[in-house]
Amino acid sequence: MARGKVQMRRMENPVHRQITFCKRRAGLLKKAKELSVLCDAEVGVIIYSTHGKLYELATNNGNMQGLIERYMTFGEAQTEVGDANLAQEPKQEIFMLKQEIDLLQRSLRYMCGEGGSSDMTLNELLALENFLEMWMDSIRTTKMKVMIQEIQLLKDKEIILKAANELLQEKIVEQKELLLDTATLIGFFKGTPRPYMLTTMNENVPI
Amino acid sequence: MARGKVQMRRMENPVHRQITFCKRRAGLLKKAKELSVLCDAEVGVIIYSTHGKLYELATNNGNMQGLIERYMTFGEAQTEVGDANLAQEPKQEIFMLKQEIDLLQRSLRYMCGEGGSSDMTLNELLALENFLEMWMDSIRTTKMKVMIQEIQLLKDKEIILKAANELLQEKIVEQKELLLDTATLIGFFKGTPRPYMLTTMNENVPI
DNA sequence: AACTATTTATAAGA
DNA sequence: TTCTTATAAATAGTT
Repeated sequence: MARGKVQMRRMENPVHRQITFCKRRAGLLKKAKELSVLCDAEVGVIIYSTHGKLYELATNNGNMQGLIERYMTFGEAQTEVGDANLAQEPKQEIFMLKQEIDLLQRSLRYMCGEGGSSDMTLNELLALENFLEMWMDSIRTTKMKVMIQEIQLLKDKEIILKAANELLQEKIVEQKELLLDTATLIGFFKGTPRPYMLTTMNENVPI
Repeated sequence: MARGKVQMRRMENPVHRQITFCKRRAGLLKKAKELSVLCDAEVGVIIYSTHGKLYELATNNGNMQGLIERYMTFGEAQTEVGDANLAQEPKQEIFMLKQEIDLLQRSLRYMCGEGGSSDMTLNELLALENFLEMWMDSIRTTKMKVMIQEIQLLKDKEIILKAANELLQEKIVEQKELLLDTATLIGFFKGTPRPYMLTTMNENVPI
């Protein structure tokens, strides 16, 4: 952009490349901030140099976490620019699972002592907190479902038992009448009815 | 950047703002791509417009997922830009509690009307969110207790109903025997036992 | 890191 | 939106 055009391909001279990286990185981050301020947008930029050094900008509060979360949650992509956009939904779950596993391993290491204090970065700790929350949520949801199921099961059981009770009572009444008839019949021959059951018949009916 | 400087603050005119957003968004994404190509860097840009529309660029293969994964795994390294980083030490609990109390007082005042909108700072709001979460926890606990109680109640009911059923069945057996005795007795005189009930007796016993 | 000659980005206007 | 254009910004090559 000055003193000579530049070809849009990887700069071969490593010194020039490094210098340009520094300059343009600063420029990009500046532009990102400006876009955010001027247009009231939320912008996140992540840059990894060739050698893996990270440079970042998140315009909300410097918390990239929130932005990433938003991105992951509401993947409602317009994707105006950018290269190929691979299928995102199925990959997301795999990614999440991998991340959880990694996080768990790190957390385990962290809790089992070993590295003493700050073995995990702030971001990792935030992610851990987030993960634990989601985990708790899922456990709670599952627990809730199980409990609701159990309650329904017990309610059903209650209904069945009540119905059974009614049936049994009907039978008792039936038998009672039959007994009464028979006793009366006997009465004709023996004059010895045994009606004592009739008075205790309804005492143990369920509530 | 032309035909007049622009102040580095949110543009008030919504039309201008929208136009500038389009232009600068394109510019930013272009710059990001250039940085990536020229300097062999990996760059990811996420932009949310005021109205929540997402625009993104990921220079590896358009897969933001991988970049985010890398970011989450090998967290912050340089963090050239970005605002405040809150203290995270597991410090004085007393201080936390005091702050919480103050927060609650402010929240209460806030909810009871009085002041208009931004009576609370962002940090206070974040802390409030945190507190609300704890609150939700206690609500969940209470809910859980209630559900456990209900389950216990239903279980008790079940036991009672089962006991009642047993009692009723015993009575039926009793009656059955009585009936049998009586029928046999009649049989002595009439030769007409009616044992059909004996076979259907146990069909409707509860589970 | 500083300095410029140029290129690039873009604000305002059409 | 898109194009045009005057001008502000960014930056490649140099010091």
